[in-house]
Amino acid sequence: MIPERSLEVLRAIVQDYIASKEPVGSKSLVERHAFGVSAATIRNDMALLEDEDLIHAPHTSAGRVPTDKGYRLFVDRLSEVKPLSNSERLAIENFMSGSADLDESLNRTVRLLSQLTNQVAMVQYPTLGKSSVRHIELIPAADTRVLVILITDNGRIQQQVVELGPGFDETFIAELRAKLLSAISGAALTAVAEKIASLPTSFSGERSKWSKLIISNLIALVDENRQEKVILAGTSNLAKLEQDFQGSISPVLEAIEEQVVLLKLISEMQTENNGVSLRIGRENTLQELSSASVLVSEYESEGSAVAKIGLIGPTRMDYSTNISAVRAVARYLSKSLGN
Amino acid sequence: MIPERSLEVLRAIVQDYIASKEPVGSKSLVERHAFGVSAATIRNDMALLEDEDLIHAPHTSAGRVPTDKGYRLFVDRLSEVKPLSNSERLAIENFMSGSADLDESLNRTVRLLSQLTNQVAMVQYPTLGKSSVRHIELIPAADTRVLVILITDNGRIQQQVVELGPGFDETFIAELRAKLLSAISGAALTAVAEKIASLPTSFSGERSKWSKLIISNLIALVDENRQEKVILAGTSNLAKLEQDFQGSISPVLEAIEEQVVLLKLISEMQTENNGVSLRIGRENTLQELSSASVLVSEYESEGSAVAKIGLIGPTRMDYSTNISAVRAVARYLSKSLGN
DNA sequence: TATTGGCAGTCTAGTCAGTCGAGTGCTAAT
DNA sequence: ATTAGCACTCGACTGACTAGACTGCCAATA
Repeated sequence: MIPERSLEVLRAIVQDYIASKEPVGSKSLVERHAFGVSAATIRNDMALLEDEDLIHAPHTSAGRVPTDKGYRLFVDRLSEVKPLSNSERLAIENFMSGSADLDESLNRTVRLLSQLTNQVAMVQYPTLGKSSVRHIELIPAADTRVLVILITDNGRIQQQVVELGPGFDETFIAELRAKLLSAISGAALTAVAEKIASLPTSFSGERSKWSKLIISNLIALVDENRQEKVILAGTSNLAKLEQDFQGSISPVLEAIEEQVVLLKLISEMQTENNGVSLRIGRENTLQELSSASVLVSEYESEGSAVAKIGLIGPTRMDYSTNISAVRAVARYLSKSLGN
Repeated sequence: MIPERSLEVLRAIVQDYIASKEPVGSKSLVERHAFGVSAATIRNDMALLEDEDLIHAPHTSAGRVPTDKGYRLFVDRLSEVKPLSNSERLAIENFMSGSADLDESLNRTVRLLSQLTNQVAMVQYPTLGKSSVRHIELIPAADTRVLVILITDNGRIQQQVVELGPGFDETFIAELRAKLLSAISGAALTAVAEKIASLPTSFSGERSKWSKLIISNLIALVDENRQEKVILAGTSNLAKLEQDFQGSISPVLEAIEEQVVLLKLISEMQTENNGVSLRIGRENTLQELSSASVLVSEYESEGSAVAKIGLIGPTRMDYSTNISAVRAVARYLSKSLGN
C-alpha cells in the first residue's frame, strides 16, 4: 500500500507538471506545496513512487514526470472534478442558445468544447440503431429515376437516387409508397429490412423488379445509419500542443483523419459510473495515440443514450478541468436536443 | 529583360530546390545540369536574378532559394505542365469509378487529390446559385410540426422542421404543397423567393399564418444554398511538411479550419486561361497563408461551371505536378458528375 | 523508525573557441 | 562574354568546459 503522503506527492507532481510542462524536482515541490517535511523526505517518497511505476525520470538528474499509470491513479483517486467557472457556464449557455437543427447543434457544440478545453473536440452523430422511421418518400426525379428519401425520428434525412429504367408510372410509385409507409412507418430501423424484404412479391413483372431495386436501396440507406459519423473541431490546437506529443503530431492527425478509426475508438470506450470514459496514453489500443489521451462522455437525444462526445489531447492535459468540461457540455447538449 | 540563360538558371534552381529542400549553390548547379558554362558564370547570372528579387540567399555564404516572385515566374513562363503518369491516371480512374451520390463523389475526389499530391486537398460544394428546384415536399412530422424538404437538380437535399402549433390538417398541407410545386418546380433557386412570397395571401386565417411560416422557412433553405461548404482531406500531410512552412503550421491549420475563411479565399481566386488559379506565398491576402501556396481549378456539375477544387501546400511545392494533378482531377470530377 | 542535512555524483543545457567546407563576390586574364 | 582564382563570409560541427538542477545515499537526529 502506498502511504498517504506519497499520494499527496504524486498529486502535487501531476499538478505542477501540467502547469509548468517541466519535469518537477523535489526542491521546487516543497517550495510550492506546504508539505510539513523537507526535500530529502520527498525524495524518498519519490523513489517509492518510481518503484511503483507511477512517475518516471527522463534522465538521471532530472525531475520526475508522471507515467500513464500515474495519471490514471491521479484521475481515479486523487483529483476532484473542478466545477466550471461562471464565465465558462455563461459561454456554454450562450453558445447553445438559439434554435438549431441537429447538424447545427452538433457543430456548435463541438466548437464550444474545443474552445473550452483547447483540445481537439469530437462529437459522434446520434447512433441510429435505436431510432425509428418517421417517414419515407418516393419522388420520380426524371423519366428513369426515382428519389428515395428516408427520414428518421431524430430528424436525419437521407436520400438515394435509384435508376429504374424507362417505363414506370406514377401510380406504381404511389402504390409502393403507400405499402412501404404502412409497413414500416414508426418501425425501428433495425426491423426495417425484415419487414419489407417480401414486399416485391406482391407485385408482378417489371413492377416486381422495380420494387426490388427501390427496396434494396432503401435497406442500404437504413444500413448507412449504422455507418456513423463524427465531426471534429479545434484540430489547429494540435499544432500549438505539438511539443506535448513527444515529437510529432503526425500520427495523431492521421488517426483522427480516418472516420472509421475514430468511430472504432469511440465505440470501444464504455462510459463508466462517473459519466466519462478515459484512455490515457498507451491505454489506447491505437498505437498512433500512445502519447495522447482520449476522453469521452455520452449524451442523449430524445431520451435514450445514443452517442458520444469527447476530446483528444496530450497525456499531459488538465484532466480535472477537461473532465468537467466534457461532462457539462454533454449535459447541455442532451438538454438542448431533448426538446 | 532577363537573358535566356539566367531564366534557365532560375528554372534549375527551382527544380533542384523542390527536390532537395536545400538552398542550391552555383557549383552543385553546374554539376547537375548541363549548362555549357562554368560555375563562375552561373554566379553572375545568380547575382542578376537576385537583383530582380527572383531568388534570395538565406545568409551570406549559403545557396539560393526562390522567392515568391521567382516561383511565380517559374510557373508562368518556365514550367511545362507535366502529363500524369499512367499509374496516376489509373489511380484516378479507379478512384472515380463506381456509382456514387454527390457527397460520396466529392469525398472520394478530395481524398484522391490529397493522396496524389501529398498536400491538403479541398473541394467546394457546387454553387447552387445556378441550380433549380427539382422537388419540394411537405411532411407532417408530429401533431404540431411539418418537415419541409427541398431537393435541387444537382441532387442536394435539405430539410427543416417548422413548428406550426396544433390544429393544422393534412388537406391544408396537401393544398399548399401542390401550390408550391406548381409555382416553383423547375424554377431557378434565385427566383424562388420572389415567386412564392405572395402565396400566403391566397389562404385565410390560421392557414395564412401557417403558410407564411412554411414559406419563410423554405426561403431560408434556399438561401442556405448560397452559404457554401468545403470539404478537406490530407490535413495530416501538413505535419509531415512542417519544416516547409517556415516554422509553424499552426496558422495554416487555423486558416483552413474556418469554413468561412476558406470559402472567401476560394471565391476570390479567379480561374485564368490555363484552367487553374494559383496564389504563391504572400500573394495570398490571408496573412496566415503567407508561407503557403493555394492552387484551385474549377469543375463543372451538369454543364455549367459551378465550383472549385484545389489544394494548399508550402510555397516550396512541385508546381508542375500539382497543377496537372488538380487539372486532371477537376476534369475527371466534371465528367463523373456530368452523367 | 521516520526524518533530516549534507555531500558526492550525474546529467543537461549552454557557452566558447576552433575548424571545416560550401558558397559568394570581385578582379584580372582570356 | 566568359573564366579561373583568390579572399572572404558564414553556418554547421566539434570538443572542452561550466553552471545548475537533481538524485541517491549515509550518517546523525528526534
